[in-house]
Amino acid sequence: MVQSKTELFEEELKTQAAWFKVLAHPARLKILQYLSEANSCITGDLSEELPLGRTTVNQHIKELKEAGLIQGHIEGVRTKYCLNPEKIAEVKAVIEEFLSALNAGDYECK
Amino acid sequence: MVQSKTELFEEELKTQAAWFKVLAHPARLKILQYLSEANSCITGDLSEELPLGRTTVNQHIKELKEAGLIQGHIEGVRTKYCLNPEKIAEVKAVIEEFLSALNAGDYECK
DNA sequence: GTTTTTTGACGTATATTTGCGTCAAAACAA
DNA sequence: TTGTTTTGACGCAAATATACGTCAAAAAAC
Repeated sequence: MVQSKTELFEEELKTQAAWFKVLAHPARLKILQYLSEANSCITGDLSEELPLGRTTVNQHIKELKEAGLIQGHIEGVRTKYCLNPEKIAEVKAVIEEFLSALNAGDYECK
Repeated sequence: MVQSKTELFEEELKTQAAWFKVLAHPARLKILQYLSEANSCITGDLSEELPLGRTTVNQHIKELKEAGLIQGHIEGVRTKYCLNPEKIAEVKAVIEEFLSALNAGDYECK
């Protein structure tokens, strides 16, 4: 009886919430930040950059990949990770849209 | 052995991730949206607006309250819910900051 | 060929979140 | 006083997320 009920909400809300969820863990933010700061594709063990084991970091990378935010290109034994500019733009747009609709300034709350 | 390791990350990342997490459920987005659209304080059963039971909705309201995004003023038997403009502004600022730092446009990814 | 390096897939244990039922307190009406 | 309405607190069960160990596949080094 504790079935997920998120599917009962409007599509837009679900999409927005899903994006927020992808970003709701410091490890994933860190990975995105790192790739962004590197300003290029990265080869090698991302897990050395964060306080987590390799497997766990891979798990987070996988989530980011599934969300489309990063891409991985196999390069021999290694994999090159890159941000996906289109999806980054998309996530920015979706979140901006939600935030700009949030208006809390025009009434007295007492 | 599966202790939370989020505390091992930098403060800023933790703060950002925590805000994303608050917004990572459609019910909470809906509540915020509803209060925002009403453009005033709301009395009465919010749960009629969403496809969840009263207790569950209260749970989400509680989380939003603990995050500071909404305030509740007791008004006799009822409670008036309002957005908290300062916190809304804060969350917007924190998220904007993260997003604007995310730069994926300047390199070739092949 | 064999070995090494790197990564993903899989399984597992614990932690946290989600959803709700039940109960109790508070304010009001009768 | 005795109900009635509204809400928060508490606790439970199921679902999901976190963190990681182990193993296997693929490419390169030997």
